[in-house]
Amino acid sequence: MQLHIETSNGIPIYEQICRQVKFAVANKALQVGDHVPSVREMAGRLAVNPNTVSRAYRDLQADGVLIPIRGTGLAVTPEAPGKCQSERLDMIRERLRLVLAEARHNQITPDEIRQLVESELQRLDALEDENASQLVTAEETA
Amino acid sequence: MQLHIETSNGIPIYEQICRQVKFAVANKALQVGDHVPSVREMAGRLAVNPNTVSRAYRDLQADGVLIPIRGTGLAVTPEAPGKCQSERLDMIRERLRLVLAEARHNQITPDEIRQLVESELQRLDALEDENASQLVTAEETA
DNA sequence: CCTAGTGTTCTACCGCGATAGTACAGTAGT
DNA sequence: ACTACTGTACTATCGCGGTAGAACACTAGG
Repeated sequence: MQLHIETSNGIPIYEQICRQVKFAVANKALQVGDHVPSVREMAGRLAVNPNTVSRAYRDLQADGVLIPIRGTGLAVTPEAPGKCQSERLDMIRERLRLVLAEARHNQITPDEIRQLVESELQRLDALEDENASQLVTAEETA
Repeated sequence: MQLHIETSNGIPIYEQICRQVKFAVANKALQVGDHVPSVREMAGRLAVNPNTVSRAYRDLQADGVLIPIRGTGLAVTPEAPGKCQSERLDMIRERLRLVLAEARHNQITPDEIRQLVESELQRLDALEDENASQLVTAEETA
C-alpha cells in the first residue's frame, strides 16, 4: 500500500491517512488480516509525526476498520471490506457536494460545472500518462 | 448582496467572505462604485466577529477589488469586474481539482465521478425548488 | 532472559483561524 | 461643534492540527 499526503489542501493529515487506508481496503490493496504499516514506519515514510499517524489509526479502530494485536501491530478486521466499500463513494460525494454547492450558490451553471469536470478529468489522465512514461523511462535506463 | 457562511467546511470564514464578494462582483450584484456592507453590519449579519470581516476586506483591498473611502466605507474598484469575472471559474476549478485528484488516486472511475456530479446537481436543484416553494408559501400566508 | 519491535499515553510547544474588547483617525449630517 | 457612523490597529484568549520527545505495557524471536 502506498499513500500520498497533500500538505495543507485543508484536510488534516490524520484524516487523509484515515481515508486512504479505507480506500486501500475497499480496493483490496489491504486484505482482511493484513497488517497496516507500523506507526513509526508510516510516520517515517510520510515524513510526518508518529503521533499524527497514531491519531489516524485510533480513528480507524473507532470505525471498526483496524483491530490491535498487542505487541504486534494493527490488522484489518473482517467487517472492514464491507464498511469501506459502502463508504467508498460517499467519502468523495461529501467533498464534491461542498464544491458544487458553492458553485450553484454563485450562479455557475450546470453546464459550466460539467465542462470543468471534463477538463479536469482529462488533465488528470494526462498527468498519469506522464508519470507512467517517466516510470518506463526510469526502468529502461536502469 | 446576500452571503451565506458555512461554519467549518474547512474553508476559513474570512476566505469565504472574500470569495463571495468576488462572485457578487462577477455577477453584477455589486457594481463599480457600490459600497460593500460596513464591517460591523456584515459582522452582525453573519453572526461573525468584526475582525474576521475586516480581515476579508483587507484581503479584498490587496487584490484590488475594494478601495477605502475614508470615514465612509469600501467601494468596488473599476478594475474589479474584469478581475472577478476572469477569476470566477478558476476559484471553483481549484477546489474541484482537489476532490477529483483524490477520487482518481483511489481508483474511482471517471464514469463514477460523472454519475456523482449529476446526482448532486440534481439534488441541488431539488433543494432550490424546495426553498422557492417555501418562499411562495410564506408570501401566500403573509 | 533480553532485545527489538509493536501500540498507547502524556506533557509541552507552535501556528493559525477566530473571538472579544478597546482605542484611534477620519467623514457625513445635523 | 457634536454625534454617529466609517475603517484600522492592537492585545489577549481560545481551540485545533501538528510537532517533539519521553515513558509505559506488551509480544516475538534469538
